[in-house]
Amino acid sequence: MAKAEMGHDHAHSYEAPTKLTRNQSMVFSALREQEKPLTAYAILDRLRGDGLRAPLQIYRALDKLMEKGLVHRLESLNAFVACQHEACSGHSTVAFAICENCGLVDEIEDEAVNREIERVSRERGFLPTRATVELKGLCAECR
Amino acid sequence: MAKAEMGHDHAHSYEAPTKLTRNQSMVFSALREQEKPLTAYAILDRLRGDGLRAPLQIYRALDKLMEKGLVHRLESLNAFVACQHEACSGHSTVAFAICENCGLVDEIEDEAVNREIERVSRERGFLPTRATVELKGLCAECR
DNA sequence: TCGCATATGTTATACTGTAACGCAACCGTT
DNA sequence: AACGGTTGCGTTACAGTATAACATATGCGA
Ligand SMILES: [Zn+2]
Ligand SMILES: [Zn+2]
Ligand SMILES: [Zn+2]
Ligand SMILES: [Zn+2]
Repeated sequence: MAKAEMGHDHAHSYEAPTKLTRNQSMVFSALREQEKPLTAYAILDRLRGDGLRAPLQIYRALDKLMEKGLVHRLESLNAFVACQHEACSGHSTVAFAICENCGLVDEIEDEAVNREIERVSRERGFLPTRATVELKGLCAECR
Repeated sequence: MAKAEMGHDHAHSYEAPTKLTRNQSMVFSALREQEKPLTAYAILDRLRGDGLRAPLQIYRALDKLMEKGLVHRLESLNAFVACQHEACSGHSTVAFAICENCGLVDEIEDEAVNREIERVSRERGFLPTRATVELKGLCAECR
């Protein structure tokens, strides 16, 4: 039962982040119901009952959701999480604190971290387009 | 050949970076001959002529080399690079600036970046054990 | 020497991600 | 309504990354 916005036919105010397609909604819902990250195949397993059968259906939905800033990929886990902000299309960079005990992920946007990354890049003549910052350790609950 | 080095220190001085085994030496050499990162399978291809046949031989060597701080894994590329410092067993955290045009990787140790990562973790009650920081963009040559 | 830990070699398999194809739904134009 | 472009969908097959399990070998210390 995909819960993500069923109806909504009528024209809306702004650039309503373009409605999600059926597959995209299902994948997004699967990720939001879970606070922990899921691999593409884990998502697939949860959605087999809803008609999704092939990995590509998941990966295509994830690609679009990432474009829209609704989902992030955790490179160090080969997994995906729903964005914890409103939707980070804009965000310069976010960091993820990943608990190795309980799997909880905290999405962090921090100005000073981003500033230092910019500075160190500039000092080396490097022109960054995106950054991956992932911290492993113990969350406040588990430490 | 490839006996890796000789030398028996009767007196266990410190933990002299423990000699590399034959496979570890070959994998490490393959990585050092290349300034760009290599995937495990790319390393394997280069070492087939030297008797290595199976992925596991590569992965096992890489695991040990990473333990010793001689090699780093780039999570965002599923690839590996030789450490550009003396050997970062100790390093708190290093960042990698990865050129998307030429593939060059610059290994960066920066005190301020590390300090801000520590701070933001502390502020959230997160106890970090290791960090992955990978920047994608254009190197000084390619920009 | 025995015994243990570590390293190796090999096969098979699991996990992660794409290429390529054809069809369907959508949308703005005519 | 018919056209034509774009995007999404479904499927098969495959490529790329990583590990499990098991057997053998090798080094080193008690
Ligand atoms: Zn976000
Ligand atoms: Zn936790
Ligand atoms: Zn290093
Ligand atoms: Zn470059």
